[in-house]
Amino acid sequence: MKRPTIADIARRAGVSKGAVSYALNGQPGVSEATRQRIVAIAQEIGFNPNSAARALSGASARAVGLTLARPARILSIEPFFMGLISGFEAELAARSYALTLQVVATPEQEIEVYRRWWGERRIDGVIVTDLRENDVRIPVLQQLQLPAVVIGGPGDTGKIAQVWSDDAGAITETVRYLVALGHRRIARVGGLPDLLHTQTRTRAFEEVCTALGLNEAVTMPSDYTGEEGGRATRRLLIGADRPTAVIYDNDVMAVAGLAVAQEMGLAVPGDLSIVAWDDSPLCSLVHPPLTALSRDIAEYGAHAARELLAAIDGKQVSNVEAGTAHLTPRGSTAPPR
Amino acid sequence: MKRPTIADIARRAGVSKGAVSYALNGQPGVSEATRQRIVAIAQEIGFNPNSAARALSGASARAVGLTLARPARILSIEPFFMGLISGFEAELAARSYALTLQVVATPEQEIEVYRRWWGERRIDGVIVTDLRENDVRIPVLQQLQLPAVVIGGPGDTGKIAQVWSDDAGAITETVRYLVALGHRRIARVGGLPDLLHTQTRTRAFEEVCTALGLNEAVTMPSDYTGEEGGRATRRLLIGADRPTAVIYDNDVMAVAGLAVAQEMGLAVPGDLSIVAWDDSPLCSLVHPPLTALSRDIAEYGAHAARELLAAIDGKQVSNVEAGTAHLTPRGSTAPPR
DNA sequence: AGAATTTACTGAACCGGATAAGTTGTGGAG
DNA sequence: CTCCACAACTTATCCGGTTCAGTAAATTCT
Repeated sequence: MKRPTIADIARRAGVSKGAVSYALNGQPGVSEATRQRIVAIAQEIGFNPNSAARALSGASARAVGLTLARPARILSIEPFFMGLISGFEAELAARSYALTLQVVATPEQEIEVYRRWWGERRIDGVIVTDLRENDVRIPVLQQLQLPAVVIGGPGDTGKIAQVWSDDAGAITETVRYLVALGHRRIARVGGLPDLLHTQTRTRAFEEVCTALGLNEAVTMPSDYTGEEGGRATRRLLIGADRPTAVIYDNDVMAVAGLAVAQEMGLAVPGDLSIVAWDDSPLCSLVHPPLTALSRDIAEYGAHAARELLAAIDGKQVSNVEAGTAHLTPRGSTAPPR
Repeated sequence: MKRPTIADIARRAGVSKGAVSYALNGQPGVSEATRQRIVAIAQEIGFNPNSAARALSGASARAVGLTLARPARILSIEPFFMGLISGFEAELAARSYALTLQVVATPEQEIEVYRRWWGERRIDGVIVTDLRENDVRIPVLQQLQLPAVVIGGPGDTGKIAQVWSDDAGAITETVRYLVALGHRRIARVGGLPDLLHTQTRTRAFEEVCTALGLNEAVTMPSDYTGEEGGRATRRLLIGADRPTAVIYDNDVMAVAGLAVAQEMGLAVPGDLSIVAWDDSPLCSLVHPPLTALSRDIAEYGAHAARELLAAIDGKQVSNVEAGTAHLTPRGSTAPPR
């Protein structure tokens, strides 16, 4: 099926290509009557501007990129990314930007994808997740002058905009809550240790534990998978001084931890309190429902998308804090026996 | 940063633009020596062909589209789509096709997205999920002559290729297994009732129950969410003749069902056996781990991607059956007390 | 009324590749 | 030694938009 072009519209309206372009883009240079006639014809024949032609003549590609840097087996169950994607979409669709996705295995591969996308002019900007210390992606983005927004900080990203949430505050609130319930031995199962926000959380966890006079602040490193989360939980629970409360860096590990506790005959929350970071429907699904650090991930993503679009428009964007998690108590936390 | 074009390469190599194009695309018309020289220069300056220019001059957009037609709150937790995306990606990336994503609310909106994508020449083909009876999207795809592969059949899609799995066989196997364990009252919590594969499952469920002489084959319609799955379970379990086994159309509802059973003081699998359709890590995470109908969703997605790429290349593709689920028994099924 | 400005257009160049058609230079056949 | 075929290019055109430089007519200004 031949797709209509502005030349077709021009012919039917009896004007030149240029006039059609001005009319459809709301540019001055055509009379209101002509504009309406042209718009009507475009509507009638179902015209959509060829994005390639548009991108080629200097305009933007009207697309942004997102890489997913987790193994497939984690991606499929980790609710975070899908939440993020939903949030992006809401913003992007409203301004008719497309979202281009690519699953990558390593940061190096991710850099290659950025280079290619940018070289191909396929995208106008990218959303970068999982900021690390001395992240290798940052200098590349700066060198390419590729508009970007980084999620997962705060960290050192130079001029590149960031959207981050106050993880330190959230974990402090959580520990205080558990201590108020009477817990003295609180452990944590952390996310990937080289991610910057994991480090932020670990540091804040240690600080608040020290401040409250708890003698230890054990963080078991993990990788966000259920299996690892379960293993870490088992290691924590077989010790002599087993903790009475565990904070998990994501919901998947928390659910796995709950299963391990039940399997070991420990009552939740009687023998063990559990707190999950990131509240997904998963947390309310299990029994008992999990106390969680909720934040609106979709809104977080929408916020990042807005910042990115602003950066693409050349506006100077700054670091913004958005969507800090707050504690949602449910059935998995109680005073220790 | 100025991005290099073939004109830059041509200048440095002392040849014409045309020669560069032939050299980089493996076309005849340049000597092997020149070709290597040109390729080396392209490598050195980090050349990537402008996808817009390429798409504009008749070639394909080298991108395919996927719409996600579920509310954000389901998408975030439903492992199916992410698994599918991972599978697509593996195939698409290998042939350097990009994946463009859009979240939509209704089939009508989905059609609009298809029209726009195709009109804009943004994509070369689409992957269509959630086939319905008399699906309104099919005639539009045919009219647009937009290459497509449909997942979620089998159903009537005319010339459009399909990739489907033998759901009827899987559910038959499951019911036979439960009956062999001694169950006589088996219920099911189904997915969205207007999806074709839900109907296939429902029909097959009824048939096998009749064939095995079970007096009823109750299917509670649901919508794949944990809340609805939990509610449906509760309705099933408060009846006088409550079932001793329940089959769920996805893992999220199965986990919710497990929580409801535990909350009502029923032992799983002692008082109630549970089978989940689609085995995600979620099923192994909970306690007891859920018996599930496993299939390799990523491979299913990869298969669909291969078929779509074949369709885009103009090859005649037929309906293929792929990735039929098989029963993976775990701790949630046992003979009834 | 005539000049200056504005309005409403047209025509053409341009973006960066792909590709058909034309132009050399070389070697082999006759 | 000439003619022809073919390899190895170059040149020019096209894809479908955007945008700039013109241009004729209408309007405003003095």
